[in-house]
This record gives sequence, C-alpha cells and structure tokens, in this order.
Amino acid sequence: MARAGTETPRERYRTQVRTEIKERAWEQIATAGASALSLNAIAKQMGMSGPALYRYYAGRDELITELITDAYRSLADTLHSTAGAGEDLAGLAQALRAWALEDPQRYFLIYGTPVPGYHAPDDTTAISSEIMAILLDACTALTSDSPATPFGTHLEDHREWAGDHPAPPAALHRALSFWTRIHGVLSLELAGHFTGMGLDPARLFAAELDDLLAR
Amino acid sequence: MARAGTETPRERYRTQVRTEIKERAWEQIATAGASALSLNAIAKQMGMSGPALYRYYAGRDELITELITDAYRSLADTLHSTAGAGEDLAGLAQALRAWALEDPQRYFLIYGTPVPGYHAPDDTTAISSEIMAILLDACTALTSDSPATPFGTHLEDHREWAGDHPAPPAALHRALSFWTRIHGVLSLELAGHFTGMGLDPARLFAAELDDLLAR
DNA sequence: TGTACATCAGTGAACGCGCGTTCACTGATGTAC
DNA sequence: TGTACATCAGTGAACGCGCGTTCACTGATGTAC
Repeated sequence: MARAGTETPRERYRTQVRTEIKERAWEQIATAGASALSLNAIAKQMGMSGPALYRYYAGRDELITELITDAYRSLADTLHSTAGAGEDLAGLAQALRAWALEDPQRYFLIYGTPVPGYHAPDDTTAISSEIMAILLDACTALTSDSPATPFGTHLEDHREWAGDHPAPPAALHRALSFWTRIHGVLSLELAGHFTGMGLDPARLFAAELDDLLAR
Repeated sequence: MARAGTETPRERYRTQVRTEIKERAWEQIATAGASALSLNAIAKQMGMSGPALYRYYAGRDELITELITDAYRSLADTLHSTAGAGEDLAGLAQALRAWALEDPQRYFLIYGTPVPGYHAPDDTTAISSEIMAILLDACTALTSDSPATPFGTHLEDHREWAGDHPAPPAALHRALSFWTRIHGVLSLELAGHFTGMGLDPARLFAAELDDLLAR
C-alpha cells in the first residue's frame, strides 16, 4: 500500500492520462469550440477506443465540469501570483488580458455565451469570490481615501458579493467597473470584433484601463 | 403573372412559412442555445417532415446565416428608430439593453462566443457600420466641442472603422468606449454573472452609463 | 523467488439516437387555352 | 367553364455519420503468501 502523500505507479499513470485527456479537450475546444467537444474524438486522437475514457471520466458532463473549474482555477492563480508579485490594478488587467489571449476559448468557457439551462459547477463560485477578493484588494490599495461615488454609496448596502472584504465604497465601485469594462474590451477583441477596423486592440484596452484608473 | 410589387398567394405562403421556420428557430435558440439548432427539430415542431424545410432553406447554414443577419438588422432598426425619436446616447444605451434583454441569445448570436473558423455573413459588416454611424452621430451631438483625449487623438489616424463620419476625436473615443463598456456590463448581466451577487444590474448599467456620459 | 490471485486499463461489439441531406414520388394548386 | 398541363409543397424511405454510453471480455500490472 502506498504511503500517504506518495503516488503508486498506477496512480501516477492515471493522473497522467487524465491530464492528457484534458489537454486534448482544450485543443478541441480551441479548434472548434466547446459545443463540439467529443469524447470519441478525444479517444481517437489519443489512439484509444472511445469507451476507454470512461475509466477516467464518468462522462462528457464530468469532463466539461472539470475543464470549467480548471479554467477558473487557472485564472485565479494567474491573478494571485500577479498580485503577489506586487503588481497593482493595471498589472492585474494586463495579466488578465495576457491570460485570455493565450487561449480565447478558455476565457469564453467562463465568460462567454451561456448555454440556457446549464449551471456552472458549484466550486466555481468559491473561485469567483477569490478573484473578486483580489480585485477588491487592488482597488482598495488604489482608492482607500477616494471620495465615494453615488453608486459606490449605494453599493455599501448591496455588497453581498464582496463578502466581508473591508473595501471602501469607491473601491467597491471600481472593482465592478474594472470587471465589466475589462470584460467588455477584452471579449470583443477575443471575438474578433475589432479585426478590420484598423485600430490596435492593445491601445484601446490601455485607454480603457487608463480611464478606469483615473476616475 | 403577378404584377411587380404584388405577391401571389404562393409567394405569400412561402414567405409565411419561411417566417415561421425562423420563429421556431429563435425559440429553439432561446431554449437550448444556437449550437443546438436543428432543422429536423424545427420541422417536427411545425408538424412537417424534415426534408420539407429544404423547399425554404438550402440547409442549416443558410438558415443560421439569415438568423444572424436578421439579428443585426433588428438591432440596427431599434437603434435607428430610437435615434429618430430624438433620443441621445443615454437613450440609445437603454434601448440597446432593452433589446438585448428581450432575447439574450439573439444578442449572443451577434456578440457572444465565436465559433472558431466561422465567419459572419458579409452583409453584417454593412449593418455594423450603420450601427457605428448611429453611435457616432449621438457622440458627436454630445461632444462636438469636447477636448480630444490622447487616445482620441491617436484615433484620428486610425479611423477606418468610422468611415467618412465627421466625428471629432472625442466622439470617436467615446463611441468606442460606449460600445465596449455597454457590452461589458450587458453581456455579464445576460450571462447571469450578477445573479446571486445581491446587486441590481439595472443600477450598475446606469452607473456605467453615467460615468461614460460624464467623461 | 515463484506462484495464485485480484485489480484495473483498454478493446470491440452493440444499442439507440438524432443529425443533415438526397431522392423518387404523391397530390394539391395554379396557369394556359 | 372545362380540360390539359406545369409548378411546386410536402412525404417517406434511405444513406452515412458521429455521438454518448453499456457490457462482456482480454491481457497486463500489481499484491499476498
């Protein structure tokens, strides 16, 4: 029997195959979108038969669920380490953009078109709060003594989403604006809506960011 | 033979059936998302056999193409009539939001997650320009003598997307910000990312809009 | 070190399903004389 | 007004496809004595 904390060869192999399955899944998603993801196609690509994958995932749904959670986790980790490196709100924005450009479909798996009736896995709400906390930290550092905006004041009575984070009204407001505005530019860029318009998405992103920081 | 401008009963019937097909298609999209759209399912819902639809559309792709174009058209018409009624930029924003809430999946068909490799139908670019022109009009009316922002100045040399619209730099900048910011709040709201956060999406939307107008 | 057994990865066949699409055909509607 | 013909909507059968998933099985790997 394996000692706690040690992996048997079989366990190692298992996690390795599970990882490869997910890698192929991400490739497929990048190539044809999440709705085209197929267990059989992944198996074929790995040189295995379709049913073999059922040793590793209970089914398609379980795989997708884990991909979504992984995407959230990856984003949170990225922001965490960016913040940990001493970066401010602007640094977080650039890190977020870089993360999204790395794999647009991964971004869309979190923030893209929802499938009606589908609910995101439960553990994602915890990771969402984690991400929000990072933003609130950065906004608080930037804004601790800024005057409250009218909407910021309103938010003081509607701050369930902020948990027990001690962010002042101006920071609450800015964190939400950060989220919605960055998502706005970024998702349009990722979806290709700026191509052929003759403008540089990076500069538009930077302009939106500046405006947000200067508010 | 029918006189020009008059429809024969057969023609009338044809356009009527085509319309019903699209109505059912929209219902399906609203219910299960665009990727689940199926010709056979539409036919069944209309009490017809699957192949019957091929009298009206060359195939699934042609139907989707027309739905996308219709969505763009509908949005442009909405904004056009809003502007025509004398509404300013704020009015356009509210009209856009109302239009999106009316059928979120229709919004996402335009601005949602792109399917890799898929290209939007050609006629949509013309409608996009039309929409952009409406925004530029409203921004120019609001900003004709505002000082140019640094990014606005940069845009003077990168304004292919604005065609020959005589908008000043500040208006160019504001039109882009309008687009990206409104899309940001709105798409997160439509995707349900604010549910359970304890805040009112309408107020967040209004706050973003105010901030944009006050810039 | 060798043997007996248990565990588990992977296979191939099969099921049922729904999809898009084609084709030859029926029957109703409209047109021409 | 009636008859002959053309147009066209819709059907049912069929094709090939890929999907998710179940199941009984083989063969390799690991474990216990």
